[in-house]
Amino acid sequence: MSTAEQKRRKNQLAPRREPVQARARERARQILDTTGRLLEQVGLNDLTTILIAKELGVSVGSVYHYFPNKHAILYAMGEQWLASLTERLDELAASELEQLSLESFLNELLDLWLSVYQDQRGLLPLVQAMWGIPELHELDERHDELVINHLVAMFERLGFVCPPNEANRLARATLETCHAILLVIVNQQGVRAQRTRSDLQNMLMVLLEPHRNESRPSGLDDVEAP
Amino acid sequence: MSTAEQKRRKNQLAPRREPVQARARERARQILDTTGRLLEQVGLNDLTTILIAKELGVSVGSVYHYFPNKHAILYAMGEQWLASLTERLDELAASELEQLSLESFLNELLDLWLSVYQDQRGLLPLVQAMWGIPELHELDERHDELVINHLVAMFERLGFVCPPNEANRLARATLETCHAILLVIVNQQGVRAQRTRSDLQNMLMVLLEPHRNESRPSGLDDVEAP
DNA sequence: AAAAAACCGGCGCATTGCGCCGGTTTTTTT
DNA sequence: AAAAAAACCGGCGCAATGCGCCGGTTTTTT
Repeated sequence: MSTAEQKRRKNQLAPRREPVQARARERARQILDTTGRLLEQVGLNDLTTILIAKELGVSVGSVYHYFPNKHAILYAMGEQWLASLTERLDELAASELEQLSLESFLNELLDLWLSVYQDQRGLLPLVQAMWGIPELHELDERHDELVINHLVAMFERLGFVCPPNEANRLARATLETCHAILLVIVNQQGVRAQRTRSDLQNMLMVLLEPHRNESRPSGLDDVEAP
Repeated sequence: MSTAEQKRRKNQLAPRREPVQARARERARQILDTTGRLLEQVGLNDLTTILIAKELGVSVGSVYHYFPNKHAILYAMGEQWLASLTERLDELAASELEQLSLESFLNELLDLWLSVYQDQRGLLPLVQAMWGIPELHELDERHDELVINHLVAMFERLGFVCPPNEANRLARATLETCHAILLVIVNQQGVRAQRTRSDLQNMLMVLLEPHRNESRPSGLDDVEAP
């Protein structure tokens, strides 16, 4: 039966084949580039494989050589974005966090985070895709988990005194706040952007400060599991 | 030509006809109720008109008596949600804000805001729809504008000293932070939810406090238009 | 030069839920 | 109570739509 086979193909997200030649590797990269550009221009809804091929100046067939379907392209974009975020977070984790004040830690964190948001073309539609397309949900969850785990680990190294679930809660709040406000900043310019960035940093200070070292927060108890 | 006619129908968002009989008005309400419930259960992607009809125990035809298409149903839901938010904000605006401390103002604001978020079934998929479905974008924009205008007006009455564009920037930051964190809170329970709510309030305090009365913020100048 | 990889683009086709329609039942009107 | 208006019913036609396969050609590698 062809139907089952098609379903399998459709739900397949892994690249069709690993490109071995240099030109091919380049093509795969170009496809992602073009997709990013198009996402910015036309948005998620009007993005089609034909459009990608036309824009890149190759045939549809070529595109399908590398990706089994459209979602796989978006998935790859998402993974790339996750990878760059991981890389930057690891960089930060490699530095001597223990020496840092909370303020300068947040400064570094926001710098790297913002740069990842700014460098990613078509970020907004991509986020939208990770929300809206079932096949990509997993990416969204991995993203959250990734960030939260990194944050929790860093919190500890910064001398936070709080039980695991509470740290987790803080990390989630940090994540969501940053995510929302960074998306705002990316669409602002000049002074406006700078002030919002500074506001974000202040808000995070207030969120996290009470959990550092001696200054005990009102409640010591841990919180329920998520 | 039937195609053009169909296109027209498809882009039509207004209810097909205003229900006059009591039973009919009830049906329209039921359809929205059911849609909300289904949004919660199956999400946006698997929501179909057939499913709505089946769940409600009426025929598809009946559904189409009231709404020209599926988007119109979601649009109506969105409007309902906007209406309840407007109502609550107007209530708050009717009270004597000038007397309130920033802290108690934020308390009231968050209370009402949270309750609107909690009462709306299937809020998350609805938000997703307002992002993802072009026909509903307008709703999203109206929502943002509505909240921002209310906030700016309230900021002024609370004695904020800042130029209009700056107030607008603050309102946007407030909106996005609340939106993100309220969505988190709605999915939390017990202590966890309470603490996050309190964190949100603290963050907003820090965001807004510097702009009140004498305590002048670092920069007085207005910021660029949005 | 032969083999392997990459490229090409037309087009068949499955899918899918939309929403129209003709007829029936219920409610309102007179 | 009868006629008119409104609401309800559910089968099914169908249009749109973009996916992605295929057979053959060109380029790169060995």
